[in-house]
Amino acid sequence: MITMTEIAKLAHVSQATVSRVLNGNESVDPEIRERVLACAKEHDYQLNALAKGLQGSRTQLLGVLLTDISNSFFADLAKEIEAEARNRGYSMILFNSNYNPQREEEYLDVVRRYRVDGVLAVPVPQGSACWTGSARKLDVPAVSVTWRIPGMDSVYLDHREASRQVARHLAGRGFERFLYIGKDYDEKYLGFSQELESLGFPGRAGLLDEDQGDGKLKEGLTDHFRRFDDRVGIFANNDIAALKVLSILHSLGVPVPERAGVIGFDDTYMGRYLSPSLSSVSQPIERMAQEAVSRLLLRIEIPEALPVLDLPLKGILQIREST
Amino acid sequence: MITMTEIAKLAHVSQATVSRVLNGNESVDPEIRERVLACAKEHDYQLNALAKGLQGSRTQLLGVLLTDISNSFFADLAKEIEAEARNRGYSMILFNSNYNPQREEEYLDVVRRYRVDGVLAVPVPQGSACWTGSARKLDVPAVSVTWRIPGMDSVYLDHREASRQVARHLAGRGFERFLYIGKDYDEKYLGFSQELESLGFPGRAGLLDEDQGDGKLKEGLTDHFRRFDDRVGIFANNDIAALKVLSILHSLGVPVPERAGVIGFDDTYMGRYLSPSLSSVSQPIERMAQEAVSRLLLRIEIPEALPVLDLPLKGILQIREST
DNA sequence: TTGTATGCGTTATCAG
DNA sequence: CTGATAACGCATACAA
Repeated sequence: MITMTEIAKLAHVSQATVSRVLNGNESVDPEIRERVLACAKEHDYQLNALAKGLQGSRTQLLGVLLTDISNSFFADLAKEIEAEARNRGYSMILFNSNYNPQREEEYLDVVRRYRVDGVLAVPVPQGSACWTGSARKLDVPAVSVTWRIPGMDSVYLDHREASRQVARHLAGRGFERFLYIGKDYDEKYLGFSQELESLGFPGRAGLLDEDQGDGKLKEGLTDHFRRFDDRVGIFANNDIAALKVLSILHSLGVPVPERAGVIGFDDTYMGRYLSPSLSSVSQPIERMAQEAVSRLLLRIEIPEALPVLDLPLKGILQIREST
Repeated sequence: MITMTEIAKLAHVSQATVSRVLNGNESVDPEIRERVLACAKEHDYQLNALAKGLQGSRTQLLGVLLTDISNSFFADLAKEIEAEARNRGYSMILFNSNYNPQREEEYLDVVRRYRVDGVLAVPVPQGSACWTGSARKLDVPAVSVTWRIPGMDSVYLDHREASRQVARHLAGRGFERFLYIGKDYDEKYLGFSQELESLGFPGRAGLLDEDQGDGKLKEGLTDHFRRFDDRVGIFANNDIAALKVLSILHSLGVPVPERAGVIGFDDTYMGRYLSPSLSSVSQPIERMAQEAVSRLLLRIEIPEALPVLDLPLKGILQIREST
């Protein structure tokens, strides 16, 4: 690939002048400018971003760490982040931690090796301590997306509040017993069960883990229906889990939403095409991406010590046939 | 971030020695090695990949261009590519062309600016000519994934053959009229209709475009059922389209698979949880990613002129309830 | 307005 | 075994 120095030779000027032309510096003789520009175009000159980055300026690179890009929600998020970054003149190096804290740490090192200007991360839940204030300094600004990390700029969905809404919605639909599909340490479970308490359903929020294999899930649900007769409102951790639940209910012959209501999380595109269509909590993905990128670029451009950003966004209940 | 030169000062050795130690060069006094290593660890030294790349060696960076990362299939592909690249010591800069040929070209420039060692691309169908042999030289090795590009290393699914299988399957299930949901220039449509011809169903393969909005699709299907009484086998371009079709059939009260059979493409995870569960053609995503990355790294490491790789992979029919 | 010289952090070549 | 020294491609301060 051709370099400035080579162009300089071809155009019979100094490399510094080529640099000036290519950077739009006004103070260059128009004739020389033309000559340089023509030569650059002819040889399809492309700036060497490594050299530019090395020399001290920005690399225009953002490190993006995700937990699972094969999850529709994160895929959408990645898409929006990419779009926003591109609009602002940045490219992204993408990493997929696969919920593995060790990899998350590794990637953090890799990202620093490439001297990215900033990091956008979806941290592994209960993962490495590398994000929290006490841990190792990161050298570059970082923003947490999707989850709130105390002491770190965070743009996330207010899971607790959203889950409260879900609880109210289900109660309003006349469900009297409840099931949460997911982890007990999830904010969603907390909000959900707390709100149910205050709605007068103490101890009515059951818990079923999701990632123990589909068999376990089916077992748990079957067991539930053997033991209880009331209409049950099922709140799934995410749409994938909700889909699995729907599938199991179907095979069990449980009518939805008559006997059991199902509501998911993330409002994946498929939800509206299911039968029954799936109620879900939609996250403002685009906004989340934009806010996160904006914040990160602000940190990059203004290295002054800004107060930590804590930006909870509101989820929106999409009510459909399944509840 | 600390540099070799700084470590050198702290350890009272030359920068060259630090480089040797950090690169595992044997010929260094053990005592000095320890001193340097200790210092590096203490200050959490991270190699400056820009400097290393500039200096002439590899950047260990792969440019990955996708058309739509929010599509489950491509998201999975990205995941596998990332995993494979990581195993081989590479990181990836990811770009999402959004099926926009212009962006595709832009990104190609960006990728070159970062001096990536190679490019993995899912080209925009009927997109820019930048990939074909005649067009601009790319400076770096590139391989096409998912689609076959003549004259370029390609690892892809044999869409035509897979679609032939679909045709045979549907015919075998007793469907007598057929519908393809997608574009007429797609290899899938060609294989599908050709095979139907040779199976004795000339002119029985209808065509419905998918991305004209859901309304259009419903209209088309409704129209079909008004005009024909035979059992129809519907082959959708991808699982998303198939899901939409299922949803429409449901709303139309058309029983599946009794009156209409539906088969998708990509075998997305959701297919098995739908009711009825969705038949689909599964692509060997992991293998595709591995083969593509392997080939790319081969080109990178062995710059000799190898013959162009043309590697069609076979799709596997996953038969489920919808057919 | 233009050119020269310097440094960014590495690796690599050459002496010692 | 170790230390200078020269690239790599660019931006920039300084000179002319």
